[in-house]
Amino acid sequence: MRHKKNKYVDILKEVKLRPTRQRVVLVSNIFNSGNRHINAEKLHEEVLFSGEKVSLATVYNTLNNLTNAGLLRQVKVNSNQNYFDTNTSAHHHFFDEINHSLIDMPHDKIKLKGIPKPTINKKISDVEIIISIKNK
Amino acid sequence: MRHKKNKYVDILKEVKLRPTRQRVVLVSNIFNSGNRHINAEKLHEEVLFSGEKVSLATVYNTLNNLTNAGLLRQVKVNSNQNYFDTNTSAHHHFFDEINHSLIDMPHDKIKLKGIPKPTINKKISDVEIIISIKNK
DNA sequence: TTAATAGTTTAGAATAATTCTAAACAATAC
DNA sequence: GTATTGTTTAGAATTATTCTAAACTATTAA
Repeated sequence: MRHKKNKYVDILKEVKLRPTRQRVVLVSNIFNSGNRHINAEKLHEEVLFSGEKVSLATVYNTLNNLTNAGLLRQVKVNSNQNYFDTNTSAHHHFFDEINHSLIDMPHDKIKLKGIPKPTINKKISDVEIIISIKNK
Repeated sequence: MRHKKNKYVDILKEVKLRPTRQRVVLVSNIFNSGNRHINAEKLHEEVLFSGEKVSLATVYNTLNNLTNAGLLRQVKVNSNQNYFDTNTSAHHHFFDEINHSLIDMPHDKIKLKGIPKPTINKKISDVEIIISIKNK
């Protein structure tokens, strides 16, 4: 039988995660529509809606797996839910406080100068600029 | 009987919160030792330790009251607990990912340029720069 | 001062996001 | 194919936080 090439299987293999049915379903859902900011609950709904059966625990596991593998990035905002961003390159966010949505901010336009050095035994692991917006 | 002047009672009155025993205890705890970053659980422990009886729900209520009144500011970092900052003036933070502590960053040294304008019907409500640090 | 009222506190229940557990299951290596 | 090892799952557990409604307390008006 002919093998169908699956881009998402390859993505998982690359980061040494077994391409199980559930992961392939989730990864294809996450990555097949450009850059997204998504949370576990929403992703779970989407996948169920598309007819696939995956438990919420697996959604959480997979989002964490993908984050650890560097395929996703967590964005912490003033919301009780965690957001995951498919765009892992350096950039910042607008956070819309009204409808709880994240919007990418072009990174190259923003100049951040004068960040003090952390103490000798520490190093910077992440720089986040989050600009919250609300209705006028 | 002579009235003892109480700075913390005045603070509460100023923002139109009734100076109840619990609030006075909490406010004095929060504000009597320079700038602090604190969370509900920790504050509750401190107060109990000092011999005062206040419920955790009241700690939460009071922290929220004070935040709404503009005496505290919430700082959202990549931690599951919420932090409240007694320094409400414009400034940013180092977030130590190892011991989950916040360190103020002097605001005047940092230059942030090129923030894009939000869409026409939105306005910026907050700008947060959070620099996460971890051990080398 | 006191009585009425309006706001506050509290314990405990409720909620919500997330993680844990351990048994069933599935992918991979041999 | 079979053994091994990793993964999924339902449901329980955990954690932070908010809610509820009854008891209580500060303030107001008399």
